Amino acid sequence: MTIESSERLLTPGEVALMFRVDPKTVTRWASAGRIGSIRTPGGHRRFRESEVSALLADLTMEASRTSA
Amino acid sequence: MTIESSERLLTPGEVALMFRVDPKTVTRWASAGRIGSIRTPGGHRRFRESEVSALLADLTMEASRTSA
DNA sequence: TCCAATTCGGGTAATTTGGGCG
DNA sequence: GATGTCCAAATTACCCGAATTG
Repeated sequence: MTIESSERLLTPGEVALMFRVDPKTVTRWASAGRIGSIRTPGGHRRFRESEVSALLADLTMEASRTSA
Repeated sequence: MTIESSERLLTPGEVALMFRVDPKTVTRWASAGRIGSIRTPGGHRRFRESEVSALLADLTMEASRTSA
């Protein structure tokens, strides 16, 4: 194997754990276009780790700003 | 020339990394005819890099859905 | 030929999907 | 409008031993 995985992909369950929400909610975010998603040929969603992390960091930043 | 240098072949493990799935799943895609596969004399599957990339690109959309 | 890693096969859990409800 | 939960069906993940790969 000599493939360079330029972008890590996350499963709905993994993203759900990161945000502490139900996987169904992550699915809704994808359907609403709030998060870009890749579908496997079987129809399951995969999310870009960079995009998810950025969004998470964004929300975290807003939270601290609000609470401050 | 008879040998096409663009005829790069990928192993099930490499394709699995690209889609963030189990190599076994890639095998199922091949068996189901979702992806074209080539068999080695020993029975192992190989996938065309161009075909896999195209498939991945097709399923990668919906990242920028803002206007309708 | 030997060896480490991968990929066969099958079989069985776990996850994901989609719709509808509160 | 946004989440979480229930349901059935589909897809995917992990288990094994044996074979292929390089």
